Amino acid sequence: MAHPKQLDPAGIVQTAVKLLEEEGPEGLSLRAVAKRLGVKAPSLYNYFADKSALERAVIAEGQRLLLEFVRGRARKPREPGLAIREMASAYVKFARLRPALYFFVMHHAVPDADATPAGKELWRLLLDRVGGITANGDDTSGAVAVWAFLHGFTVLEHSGRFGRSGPREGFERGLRALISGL
Amino acid sequence: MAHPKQLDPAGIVQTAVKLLEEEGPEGLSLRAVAKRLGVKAPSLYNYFADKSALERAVIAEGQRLLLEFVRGRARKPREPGLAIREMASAYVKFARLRPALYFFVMHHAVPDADATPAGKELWRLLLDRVGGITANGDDTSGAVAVWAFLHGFTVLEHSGRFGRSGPREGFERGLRALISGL
DNA sequence: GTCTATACTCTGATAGAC
DNA sequence: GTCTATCAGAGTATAGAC
Repeated sequence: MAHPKQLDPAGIVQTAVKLLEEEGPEGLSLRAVAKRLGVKAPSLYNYFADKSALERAVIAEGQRLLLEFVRGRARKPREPGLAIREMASAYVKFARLRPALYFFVMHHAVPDADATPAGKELWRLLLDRVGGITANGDDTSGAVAVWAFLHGFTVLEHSGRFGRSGPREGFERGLRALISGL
Repeated sequence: MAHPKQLDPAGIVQTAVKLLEEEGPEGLSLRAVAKRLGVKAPSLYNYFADKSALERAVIAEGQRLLLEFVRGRARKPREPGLAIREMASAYVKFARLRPALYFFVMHHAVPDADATPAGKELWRLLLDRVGGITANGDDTSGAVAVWAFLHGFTVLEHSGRFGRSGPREGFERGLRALISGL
């Protein structure tokens, strides 16, 4: 056989994610992805219409992994304050473990970005945990406030603007304030 | 005279900022900046060692403009809750008016990014407003919490993830919770 | 379905004439 | 101090052979 290499969309996405995390968003080129797969760049066009299609798939995969991670760590205890705390901790922890992937997801978010199943589920999970403390099962504005804080904290922490203890203490205080004040 | 065009660093930075805001961060190339100035790209190397030097200057200018804007809008009323509200409103308003510049500043932040005079002043202003409500003049963690919320909200709002009223209401609720809970 | 080959455009950066 | 000319490389994407 002439060209025994067999590709598939899932494998390409997985390779793209790995490349993204090792080389950063600038390093995510079709040439580089193809090279890792032992293939030439044009071959990828058999599976993705263009680069942005591959990027969208990477974003969807990132959301899926984030959801999986948060779900696995944030069981739902009886105490609502504890439940939202666990969710929040899991969220920022994922961003600490896989910053490149996390920021790729958040930066490339387009209007439909959360229309993926994982994106919707994440939002549902957030609404549930916020609802636990505000007794409102569909508390959009409360969820926005908490999500804003979690993402903003993640950005500041990742920017290296502070020493070690600075930002983490801010996390505790901000989260406590939101829980008691919402 | 052969080449009467006279450049200067400040004018180059100003042109770079304008280009950034009109074409986005991808459009910020040395060639494009030079073209707007009616000059060829190599000439810029007489004023900036390389592209990243120009980028740093753009970031510093962005911080300066942000500080100027926030200072102009956030006088310091007697009531501490009002004072921090005005600061917060001015912050997110700037990001709404000049999103490309704001995000360029925040995304390219490196450890020394806030070592510019404007960056330090912004931090001082934030500490002051937070100190007004927590009676702690050097409340680092409180300032981190508020900044995280403001930036995170800005990102979510700019991402277009929500309808019109959704995120703004979240701003009110989150800010109120932080003010009362910190 | 993968390949080679190529077209095209863009980038940052440098050398040397004027 | 600005220019022309050029380098060396990146990128996405397409055509057509096998």
